[in-house]
Amino acid sequence: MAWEIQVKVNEDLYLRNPENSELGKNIVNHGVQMIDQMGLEEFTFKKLASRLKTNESSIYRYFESKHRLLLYFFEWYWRWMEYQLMFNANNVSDPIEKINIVLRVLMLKQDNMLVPGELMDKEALHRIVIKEASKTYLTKHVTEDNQKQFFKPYKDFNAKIAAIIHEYNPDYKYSKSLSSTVIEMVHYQYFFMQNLPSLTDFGVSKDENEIINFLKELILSCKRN
Amino acid sequence: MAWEIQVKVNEDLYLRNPENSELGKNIVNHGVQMIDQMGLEEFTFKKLASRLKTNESSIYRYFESKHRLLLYFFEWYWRWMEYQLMFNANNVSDPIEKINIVLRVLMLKQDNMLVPGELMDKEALHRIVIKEASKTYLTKHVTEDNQKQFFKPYKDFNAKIAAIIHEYNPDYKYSKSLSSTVIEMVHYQYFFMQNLPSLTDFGVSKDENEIINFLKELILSCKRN
DNA sequence: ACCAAATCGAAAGTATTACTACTATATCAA
DNA sequence: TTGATATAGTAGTAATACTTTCGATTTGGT
Repeated sequence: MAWEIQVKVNEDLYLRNPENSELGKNIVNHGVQMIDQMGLEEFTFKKLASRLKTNESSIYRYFESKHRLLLYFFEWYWRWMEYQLMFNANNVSDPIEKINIVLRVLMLKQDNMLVPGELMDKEALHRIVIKEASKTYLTKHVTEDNQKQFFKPYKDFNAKIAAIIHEYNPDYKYSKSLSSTVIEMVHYQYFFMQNLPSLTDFGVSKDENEIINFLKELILSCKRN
Repeated sequence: MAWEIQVKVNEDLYLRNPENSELGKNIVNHGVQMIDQMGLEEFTFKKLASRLKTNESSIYRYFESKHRLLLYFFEWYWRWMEYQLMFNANNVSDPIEKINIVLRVLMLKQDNMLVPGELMDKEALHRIVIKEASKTYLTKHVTEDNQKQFFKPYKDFNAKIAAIIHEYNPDYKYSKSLSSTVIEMVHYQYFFMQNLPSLTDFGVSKDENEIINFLKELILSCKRN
């Protein structure tokens, strides 16, 4: 490829930019894989270091804490989502069609999403966001992290969806809340489907696209009720 | 009072029933207060012990881990919620009125909710559930905990709401998913409102009842769209 | 009133986590 | 050759999440 998408992440999240060195790239790559495989609580820098055949302290030179590494992934994910949305919704003017695109993007159902040989494993990242993302903000120090703008990509993406909802129905009063509801529910319904199935109407064997339909109806019905 | 509501919690959650002793009651009481004040991650059995002027090991005789204590609160909360719903919806037959009641109960807006002198501080518990509940199931061992029935009260409550939605519109295909969406969103919108306000249409100063209205519309609009 | 069992408190110990600090080496470009 | 940058290694700290042991006290039944 002659071009590449560069996802820009808040510089305050890292001590040294992981994009600029082999070790850094490995930390990010294998970090995603390991958190996906073993879950956030089991994952430690020590284990990551031993997998990379290096030392704990080397990793701390890139990220000052596990939490910051998670925030890095979280930022990266939403910036990348924003790009996907922008790219796929380009030249589309019909709000309903835009809503379709939003949902497909959120469910990782876009064709061009998996570029072979690319740095970040998007499917693993998606699973991490589903399972671990809320832990980035359900903390004592949300306000602090928010002031440092760590949630900006997430909020920006939210604002984009809210704008599309507003476009679809300018009279609707709760476009921001509906937007955050839909975004969170893409993840929650997916998680419930796999782990607490009695909380959903979707089965793993059934088509996941049913989730899209459920959420689509939720959005579309904000008009005339 | 000549009567009292007894909330029954899964016996596998504790080693010794905390209801049966002073120390046990104190663990539960002060546990709620402390988690509410300092957040789950800061909270430790050591700190709780020192507050109760006792020893860490004494607490471990009641709950084998912090996680189990959290699950205890979580179970207790949803069993109590179920009771509140049953009590308040008694003799009500109109599904729309039932939906109103569900939302008021979920938002802790029932009059009879705060009984002075009662063991459990419901407002603190409510805040804990908003902020920490998802941590009970967003773990490596969800499946295991689920098999041990630790999420049963939560799932039962969900099923009740789903049944009411079904009653309101028997043709709707996603009553379970809509139910879990609404329950989670009561908490999320509340949390966002207080901590990441750009993700909602509600301000702290404004009436929280707007959340009820948003969710009510969400449910009611599942008919005819 | 007495004995056994239940309960509690205190102390100490373990493995692991989430770091920090300090030092040493390898690479490469001016 | 110098020096900046990247990486590596060792050691150490404070705290967490427990477990174990042991002795003292309380309690409940006969």
